[in-house]
Amino acid sequence: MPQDTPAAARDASWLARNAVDSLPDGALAAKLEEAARLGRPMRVKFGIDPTAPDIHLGHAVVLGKLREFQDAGHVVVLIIGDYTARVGDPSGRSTLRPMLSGEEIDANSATFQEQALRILDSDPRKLEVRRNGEWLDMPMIDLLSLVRTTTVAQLLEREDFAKRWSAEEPISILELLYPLLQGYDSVAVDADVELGGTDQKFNLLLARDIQRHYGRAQQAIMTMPILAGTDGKRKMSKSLGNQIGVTDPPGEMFGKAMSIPDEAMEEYYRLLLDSRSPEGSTLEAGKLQGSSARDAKRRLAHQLVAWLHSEQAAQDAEQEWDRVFAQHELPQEIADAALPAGETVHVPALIAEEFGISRSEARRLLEQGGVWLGEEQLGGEDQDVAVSRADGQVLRVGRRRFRRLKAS
RNA sequence: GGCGGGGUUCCCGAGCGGUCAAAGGGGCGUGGCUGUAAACCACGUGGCUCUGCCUUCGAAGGUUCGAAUCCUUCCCCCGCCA
Repeated sequence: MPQDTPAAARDASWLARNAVDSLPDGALAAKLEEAARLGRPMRVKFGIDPTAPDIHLGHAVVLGKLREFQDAGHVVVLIIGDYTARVGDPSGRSTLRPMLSGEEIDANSATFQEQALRILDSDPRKLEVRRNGEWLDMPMIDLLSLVRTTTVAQLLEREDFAKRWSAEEPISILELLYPLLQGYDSVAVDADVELGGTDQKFNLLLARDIQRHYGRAQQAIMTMPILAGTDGKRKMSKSLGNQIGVTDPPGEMFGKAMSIPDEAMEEYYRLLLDSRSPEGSTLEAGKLQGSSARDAKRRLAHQLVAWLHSEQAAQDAEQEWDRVFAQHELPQEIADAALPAGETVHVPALIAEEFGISRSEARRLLEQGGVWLGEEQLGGEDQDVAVSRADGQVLRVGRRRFRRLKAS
């Protein structure tokens, strides 16, 4: 191993902050030192699965870290797993992921790239986008030489495989193959470093073995923590409905950020804002109470919007949020809803129409006092309301759905 | 190939001939409290022209006055043995 220069060691420890693992010890510093010595940037690999195109803040943790590498002058190699997606990854649970068509994958990949570029630097000297179909669509003979790099016992070391093995649950060959294919990606793109979530640790490490078998330099690996969703408990994921998307509109992003539990704030600050917020890492969990906690969360929400949209958008979103949720005033902009012709409006029908819920659900909301007309709370008996009474009023359903009613 | 277990409403999961739109929990929603936090309380959570009607318990048939519950065939999942 080459001698670390102090500068490389310092850079390595800066880049590795917040990471769960940076392995092997000293490898990142050595890579940095080597890159500096050869006068070339490091190639930092990150693979994504184009089955679910929407990027949320959970992805943003790793993407933000990749951005730090870019800002330090290195190249991010973004690998779109188009080939692996086409096969269908059964990883983890019993449900097979659906196989996607070429068109879906293309569409998802495009969406993903566009969203990732909100965080990554798109400068072609700092970003390389590749598809693993470029090299994984290989002849059987090549696949066989890939699979001979690894034994079943090695694969069974992975925690989830080990668990399922001892519980006598099924493990498909395809699943076993995935780490190998992913590892081969590292060979194909000559990765110096690979990043991923902590759930990727095994795969990232296995890629090192595969690189060695192919006579390549072995990558350093770094794993980032998994961000909790807006419920503060389970990991952020679209299927759990607890995600904040990086392309969510400012108002929505602000609101969702305000709804996270206090305990999750510290983590959000640290993992998402730490390199761009002066107070980020100084926020101490558990120290905040009452209004100071609320204010800290406001700053969190503000900074997230400022990061992913703009400072102006953040100011607007905060102001609007204040209006509606702190001062309980009406939003600045309310969409119009045309009242049907006639003497009376059937309120459940109107709500169902405007907000895309069923009439039954609208009726329940009405009965439970979730519907207001102007200042007046409607009840179960107010199914039909005179048009003259509704015209010009603001209809509010629940806390956040508004329409200004206009007679037609 | 043989043997066995299983597919229930968003999820888990009870039901095993009528009293079942289907227990219980989770999640979610609404109201209260409040900081769109937590905790807590209440109510709700298939649809509709709503004291009733319609559709739902993997699919299709059948038995029955009546089926999520019984029978037949099919599809799918899981385990064991080979």
